[in-house]
Amino acid sequence: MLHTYEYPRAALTVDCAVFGFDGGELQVLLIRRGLVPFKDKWALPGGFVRVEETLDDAARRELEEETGLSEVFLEQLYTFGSVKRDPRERVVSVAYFALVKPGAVTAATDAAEAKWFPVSDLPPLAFDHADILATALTRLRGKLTYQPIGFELLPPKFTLTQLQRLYEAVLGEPLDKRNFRKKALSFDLLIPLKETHRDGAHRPAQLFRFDPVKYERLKKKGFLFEI
Amino acid sequence: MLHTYEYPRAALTVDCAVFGFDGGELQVLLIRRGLVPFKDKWALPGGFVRVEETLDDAARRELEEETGLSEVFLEQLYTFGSVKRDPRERVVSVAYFALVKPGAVTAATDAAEAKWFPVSDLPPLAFDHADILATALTRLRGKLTYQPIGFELLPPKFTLTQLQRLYEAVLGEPLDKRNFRKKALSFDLLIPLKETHRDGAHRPAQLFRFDPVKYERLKKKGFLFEI
DNA sequence: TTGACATAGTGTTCTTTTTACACTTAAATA
DNA sequence: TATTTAAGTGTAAAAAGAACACTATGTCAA
Repeated sequence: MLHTYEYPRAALTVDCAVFGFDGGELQVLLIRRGLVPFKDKWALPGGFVRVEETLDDAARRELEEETGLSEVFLEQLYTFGSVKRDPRERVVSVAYFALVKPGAVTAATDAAEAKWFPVSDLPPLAFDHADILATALTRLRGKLTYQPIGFELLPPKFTLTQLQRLYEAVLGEPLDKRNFRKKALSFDLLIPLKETHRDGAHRPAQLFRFDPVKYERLKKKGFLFEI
Repeated sequence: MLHTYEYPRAALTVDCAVFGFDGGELQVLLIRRGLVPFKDKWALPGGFVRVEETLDDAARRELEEETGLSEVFLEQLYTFGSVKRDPRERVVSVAYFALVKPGAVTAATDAAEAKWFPVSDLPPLAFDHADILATALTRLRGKLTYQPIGFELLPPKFTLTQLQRLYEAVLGEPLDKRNFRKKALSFDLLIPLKETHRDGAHRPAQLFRFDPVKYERLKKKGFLFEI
């Protein structure tokens, strides 16, 4: 069935910059395109917005269809509307940025043509997806210092060292251990568990989870994590 | 001429939340709609994105067409994509937020059906424009504390008291005069002029302009104006 | 001309936050 | 049981932020 309008219309898509953390480096989830244009090139997961779904719904749907991911932290990033960003026709893309926990990482990697890449070693990307990714990275770095979203990238139970490694990976600079721990605990957001994390020939680390109630409160009102 | 597509497409619009400052309260520029739906209701200036123009271009064009404003600070805000936000059909709107200097304010008010309203006393708005405006206000408050965009709302020459009034109006709280001035000057961004501003039966105030070079540098790297 | 008025302009002290920095603890393993 | 490795902990100095009150300089009216 065809659809007709008085004026030409842009096609509308969503694209998701999906970040994960493997304990060492920050990773981005890409899919290999099966169709032209940019066939066999790597791209951000995404696709066309249906006329009866919201933008957020479209982003979640495409993410699930293409990578198997669901229940992720998802937030609108920016809308990209250069006239020639798609060689076929005018396509405006609403970009999202997503954070996923390590559990989801391996599950998603099983999906057909989805693969994690470290942010420091990305392949050439289709369309203007390199721009989108750069915007997403900047946003992630900014957000990390004023909202406690870091936990979205960690497993439910984590050690302070893991949290610190994450901050170091995202911000790209080493942080002082004592100052980091002092600050992280000062938000009264981390609940120590009765468990420890054994990992190698050394003293085991205290495990923490974060307090979801205070987390929601802080996420709204903002905080300042500057170290 | 008609345009036909295989799948139904949303219409794409831009809407601009335009802020101004009259020395007292923060103002928003609205236009009265001449057409259904929401005929005679107040709305944000905006309109359809043409298929051969970027989103930024569309926002600037609509702003000029509907309010006479040009050369304003304009930045993409958020894209609103609820399915029923327009009663006629699916319309996705890329919202912008704009800051205009007082000079432009009076000029624009002359335009047919555009009018400034104080943010504390807004009329009912068409579509989801109240949501858009709320988002824009939150963004403006946030941005003001980490980017020196306040100057976009002031005339080229201004006094420190005017700057302080602006911050107080946007942030909604009184600020300490001495601390404010200390901080404002500490960024090394304000250049004192050889002129003063005479205004009533009291000591005239030193006029400043801001240093556009340092301004650009700070705008990119961010600063922290917390008082 | 002079005194009253109104806003401009200015410094210091105290408190809080941030930074820099090194040793002890606890488990694993050889 | 000695060695290895990362976990965990406190303090002092520096910087930033917050609180606070008086003097300066113009206008205007008596």
